[in-house]
Amino acid sequence: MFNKRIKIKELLATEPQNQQATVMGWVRTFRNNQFIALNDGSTNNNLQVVVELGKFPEELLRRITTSASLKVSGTVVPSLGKGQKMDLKADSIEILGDSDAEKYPLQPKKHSLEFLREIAHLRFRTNTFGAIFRVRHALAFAVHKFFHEKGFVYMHTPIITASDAEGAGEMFRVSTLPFDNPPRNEDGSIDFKEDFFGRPTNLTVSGQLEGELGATAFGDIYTFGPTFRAENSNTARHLAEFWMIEPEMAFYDLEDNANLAEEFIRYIIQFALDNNREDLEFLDQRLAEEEKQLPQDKRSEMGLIEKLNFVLENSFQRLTYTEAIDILRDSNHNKKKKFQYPITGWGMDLQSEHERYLVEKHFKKPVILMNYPKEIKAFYMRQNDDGKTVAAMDILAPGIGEIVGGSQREERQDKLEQRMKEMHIPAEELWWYLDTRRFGTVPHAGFGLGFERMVLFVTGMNNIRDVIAFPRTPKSAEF
RNA sequence: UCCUCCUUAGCUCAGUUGGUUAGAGCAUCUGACUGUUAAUCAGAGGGUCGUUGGUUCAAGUCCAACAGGGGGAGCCA
Repeated sequence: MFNKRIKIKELLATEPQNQQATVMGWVRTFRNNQFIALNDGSTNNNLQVVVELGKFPEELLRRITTSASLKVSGTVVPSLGKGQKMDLKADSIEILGDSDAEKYPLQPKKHSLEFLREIAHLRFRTNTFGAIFRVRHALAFAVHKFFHEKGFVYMHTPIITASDAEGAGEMFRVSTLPFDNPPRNEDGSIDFKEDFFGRPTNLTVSGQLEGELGATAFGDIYTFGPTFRAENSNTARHLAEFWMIEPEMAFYDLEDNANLAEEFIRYIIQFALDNNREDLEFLDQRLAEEEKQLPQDKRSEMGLIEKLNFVLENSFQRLTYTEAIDILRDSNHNKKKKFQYPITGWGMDLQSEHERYLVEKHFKKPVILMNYPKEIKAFYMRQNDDGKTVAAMDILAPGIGEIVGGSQREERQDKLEQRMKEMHIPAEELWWYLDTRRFGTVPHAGFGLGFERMVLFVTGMNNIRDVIAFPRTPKSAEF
């Protein structure tokens, strides 16, 4: 029977009054042969277990090493020391699992994030990663809570897809054919009719197209699942496997879409602030410490919690692509030729330095950019009446860049098919997608939010590999 | 994929214009202490200097290739 234990977070919230308690957890440090800092992952705050002199055999005490797992029963008393309000005076200590101190890589000191990435299987036992992953959980839970409360249907779109027509980047092939000697057609090409699904299949790059099928039946749906991109991207904000949230709403236009995205982002930030205050305060301090080492001009203007509150209290800046180009073109930054990629004019794709300028220098808050030139956006986005732009929407966050990409979808069958033809998207393969436009088509819209980018923003971390448990990146899938 | 920087003890790092037995703090081990807070004090062990090749009387130090990692860019969420 293990379930009689009390979680340390719960115990620390009580008043010490000589009550009995049983806790289980992992040793963070053992000081003075007398004080065990015990952590069970429920909070970053450790419980101080006091071992009275002479009460336990020497052989037992020697086994209380960093990260050994213990079951401790005893009396909860007010602490005589200054760092904590209560102690657990141990009556019994059971070693559940030993930990060889000479081999255990974590020490009670500051480790670099790069080193911890190499021991990703153990890094959850640090304060930083404890806080990050409890916040990540809170955000994931809040995603479901938000959509559930609005009457959205959580839809599980497929992980394996046959379509390679989505145009969202390189895909991972899914196959059971032998690599060394695949069956071949007479012309030498690989015969996928022999493959498991009888056709080429890939890991999904987006659940959007299937999501639209759900939206045109349930009204409002969302997906929240793993997404895969086989791009050779080596940056602090790209993963080969990441989690994406994709709501899709019937009877929504672009403005409704932007309103929902903004409300959604605020809601999940508020949820984390309400439910994970301690972890966010820890991350806030961590960030402040880290930034002390940076030169003045590289530091963020606000602390982490201050930044989150700012986002809650201030509406996102909305502007069109055309207005953004005008601002960038007229900026002193551009006139002094400080952009690496100069502003060549309307129609150009915005580089990340341009997005950062708008968000971090010009507006100093999240920005929603709308109505991009159709040439630089996907085939399914709704064409505006000007004949030049589509009803696209990107949300750019300070320090992160693009966190949301969405659009109103082209619901008019003729316009959609014409655009597919222009962009060489094979209509035959997407017959099922086009059926939504044939049978009771409706105006609809949706967006994709990169979950890890959201976690980056809320935790104040810099590298996306530190906010997912086991990051998959080019040349890296160790754990 | 491109640009750039880095790789010395378990971790973080120092190592002079190339020159004798490569150092520190923390961690680990041994002992002391016993109301500690990254405990403290004393002592000890721990290194094929990322790999391979080259230059040189002599390479941790210079050169080249490769591998791994960081930062930036592209692609995007």
